Amino acid sequence: MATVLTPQEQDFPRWYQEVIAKSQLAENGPVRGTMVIRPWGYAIWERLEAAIDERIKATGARNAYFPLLIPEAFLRREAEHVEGFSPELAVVTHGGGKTLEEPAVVRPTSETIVNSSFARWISSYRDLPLLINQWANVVRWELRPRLFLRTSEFLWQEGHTAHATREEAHAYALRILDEVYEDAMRQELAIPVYRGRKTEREKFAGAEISWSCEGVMRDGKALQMGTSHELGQNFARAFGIQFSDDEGQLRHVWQTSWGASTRLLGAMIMVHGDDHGLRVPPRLAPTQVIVMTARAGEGVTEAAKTLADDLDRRGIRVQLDDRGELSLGRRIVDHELRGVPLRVELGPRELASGQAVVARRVRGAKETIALGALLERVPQMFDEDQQELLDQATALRDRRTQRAETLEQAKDLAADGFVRIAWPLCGDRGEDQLAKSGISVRCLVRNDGQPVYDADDPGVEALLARAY
RNA sequence: CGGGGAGUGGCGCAGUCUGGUAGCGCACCCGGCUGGGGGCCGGGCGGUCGCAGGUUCAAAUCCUGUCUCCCCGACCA
Repeated sequence: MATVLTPQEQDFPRWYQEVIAKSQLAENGPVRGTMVIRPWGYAIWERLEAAIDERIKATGARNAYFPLLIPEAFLRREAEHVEGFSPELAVVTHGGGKTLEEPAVVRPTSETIVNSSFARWISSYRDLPLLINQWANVVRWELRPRLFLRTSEFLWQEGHTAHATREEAHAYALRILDEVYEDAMRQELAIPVYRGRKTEREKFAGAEISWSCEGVMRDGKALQMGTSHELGQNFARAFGIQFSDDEGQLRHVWQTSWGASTRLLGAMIMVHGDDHGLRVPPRLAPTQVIVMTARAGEGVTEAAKTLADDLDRRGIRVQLDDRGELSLGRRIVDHELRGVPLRVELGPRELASGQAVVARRVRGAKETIALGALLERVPQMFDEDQQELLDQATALRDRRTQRAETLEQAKDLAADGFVRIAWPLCGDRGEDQLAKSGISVRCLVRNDGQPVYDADDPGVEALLARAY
């Protein structure tokens, strides 16, 4: 078969756009930088969203919803925060046919509006910890948008919490990073990530410490896939969030905030996509099995229906494709492009032999399986292929991660992917220098796997890469 | 804002240098054949060539102005 899509590295952005368009995941919106997520893309997101939501709730957090519009003055209360976001704010100046007395900004993130509520909700140590999450869209006027990866409006979950102590806030921020983000990315998206600490230069505007999960894309570039911030008492002071502790002392709360977005779908495309389009991990696939008829008649359609029903009864997400008006080749390509994990082909030959051809999208291979064994075999194949995707992505990450002994060497190696280098060999000055070549410090890690508390500690390494 | 490039049917493009009936592929519609990996044949719908002005018998093409979009960088989940 002719190759339709070639993820050659120089063509990677183009390939990426094409996969999204051809698999009907999403398209550009009418306002520059906005995005329409089409049903197939959204169905994948819904499953990922549910997986993340479940993990968030397991930490004790509850969902709530806050306003889209924020008084401009709220943003100004935290100096570093407003400085970080000002350039990318969308501002509403008119309402009800009149000029507004005070402009409202469309939320770029909700720390300020959430904390204005927190200030009223919290008065005692008995109100803590307060763990809130919201699923919402936010707007940041991006200069260089790209579908899923960086759009001016995006859909995400943002968590906001308040704690009695710095230690508790710290532990919670890391818990989110590990038990929610890293776990969902590994188990559901089948993408292994580096977890680490952001440098001062890269951290969230308004945070004391930012932690992140960094993914390695097929072309070696980095994608920040989730972040968790320790806000210290910055917002607590700005919004007057105080509580009486168990000794009657009035104290400011310690806070965290954390988020992950539909950008994760971009990661799925850029990590798992291949020559033939998308490969969706079985756990996330809206349709896990497509049952296809080859040549109608002779009881083929009936047999295909029966098989689809049997799979459905086993809780497998299955669809029947018995469209007679399209050629078989066309139909196959459709499902391949969309990344449906398994394709069962059923025709007169199969019926006669009591076997079915099963094509596995992840492996790009076909197998012949006895019809009687199919119901048992399909769930096993899901597990195998989910694991296979993770294995491939892990191999990709490791292959794309090199070690450098000097900053010069690091600069060269970063053309191909991630580079580990001892932090003292880089440092703030090295970071500034690398930035001129389009290379950034994605995060700081320790060679013993522990979180980085002090960048100057021995054994701290920087992970460098070009980033999306 | 700096550096490149492009505006021509729904989408992707050729035609511009050298002015002379606006074309091709895909998609769509009709008819027929055909399903085991983007199938074939025939017919058809659809475009004031980004906009404004100029030169000319004649402008997609030449000249002037203008607008928009895209790519590389800066900003960034």
